[in-house]
Amino acid sequence: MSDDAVPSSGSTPAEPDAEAAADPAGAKPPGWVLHVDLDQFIAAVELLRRPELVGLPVIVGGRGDPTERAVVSTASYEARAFGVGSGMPLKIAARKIPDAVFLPVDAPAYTAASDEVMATLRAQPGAVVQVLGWDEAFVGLRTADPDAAARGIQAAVLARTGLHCSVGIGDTLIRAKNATDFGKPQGRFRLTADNWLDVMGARPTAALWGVGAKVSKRLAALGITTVAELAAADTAPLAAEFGPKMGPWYRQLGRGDGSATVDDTPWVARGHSRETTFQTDLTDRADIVEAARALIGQVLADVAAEGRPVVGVGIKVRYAPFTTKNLVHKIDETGDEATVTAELLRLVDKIDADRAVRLLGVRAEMAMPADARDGHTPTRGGW
DNA sequence: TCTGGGGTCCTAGGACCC
DNA sequence: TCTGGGGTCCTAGGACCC
Repeated sequence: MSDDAVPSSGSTPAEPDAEAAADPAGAKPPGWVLHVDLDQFIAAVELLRRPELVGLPVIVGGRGDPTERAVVSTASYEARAFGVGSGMPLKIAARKIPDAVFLPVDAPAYTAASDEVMATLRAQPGAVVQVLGWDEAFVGLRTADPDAAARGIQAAVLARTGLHCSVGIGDTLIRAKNATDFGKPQGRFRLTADNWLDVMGARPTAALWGVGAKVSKRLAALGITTVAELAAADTAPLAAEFGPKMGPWYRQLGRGDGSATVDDTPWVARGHSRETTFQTDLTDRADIVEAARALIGQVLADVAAEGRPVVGVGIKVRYAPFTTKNLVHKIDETGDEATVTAELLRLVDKIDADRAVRLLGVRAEMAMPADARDGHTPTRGGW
């Protein structure tokens, strides 16, 4: 495998910037990747419609009740100053800031705000936009002055939506993504091959997008603790530890190398799922079956809206206190609600009868459209 | 101290086929 | 009686992201 290979799942847009490579130097402005990331997005949307809360510690999560089992979606900067952040249980957040303002998650409001932001980005001249989530996107541009382009984007987003964003500028997708953190809030930062190791080299591997606690620990066992060490590592031991794709991919992450092509192919969901955490753990079989039936009903409604057949069903169960299992299986005769439900109930039968269930998730996988199957569907790891 | 909900992708290992 | 390689498909589980 070559040095700049990336995981290629068949749908991975991993091409280098071939157009730029073929272009004689100076004939066109160089291509840049901008990573646009909204600042405290969910909290910011809430503050726009509740200006009286500006300046207060605001915590959005769950149903807004800090006595329930739920976690923080986003905390305002005032709340972050007290050590409250995304993923923290609301109960812990309430202990840290007893008089914080707790608000429920309002997904439709964030989707509407996000749509406005993405429309603003697409309206930028020459911009190719790849949406990564509610609050972030890559923007591909050809320009001699990427910083000016980034300022223009920040001003346009603020003018149209009232929301502030930070922009990472890079010569690859990976470098642009990593640059954003250094620009927060409301700023810009540029990472290229020239300054990548100066800026990132001494940081821990977990600072990289795609390297979490587990992988960074396994890397440390190989003697690799910093980004610079990962960039200089041999691929053989990495492949032996993480497999033929992920091993070399981690080294490439350490180098910041890879694709510079922003891909605006529309997103095609692989499936839909619903899950629920029970406020009180479930032990009764009938309760579990009933919960599964309710969840699959919601999932099938989501799937029906897309008009694509179900080709797989899955179930996720979290036992108290905290072990999670995933069960999946394929469905041959793609089909009706009765078939899917019957297959689901077969999986429910595999749930341990003698363990309390804290979370139940149900998933339906959908057939991919022919034009997205082997070709060009953006993937999360596609860079 | 208590751990959401919605996603994607990768790997290992077994079953099965030629 | 012992057991090749190559391949695909499926399940179970792990890891990570926003």
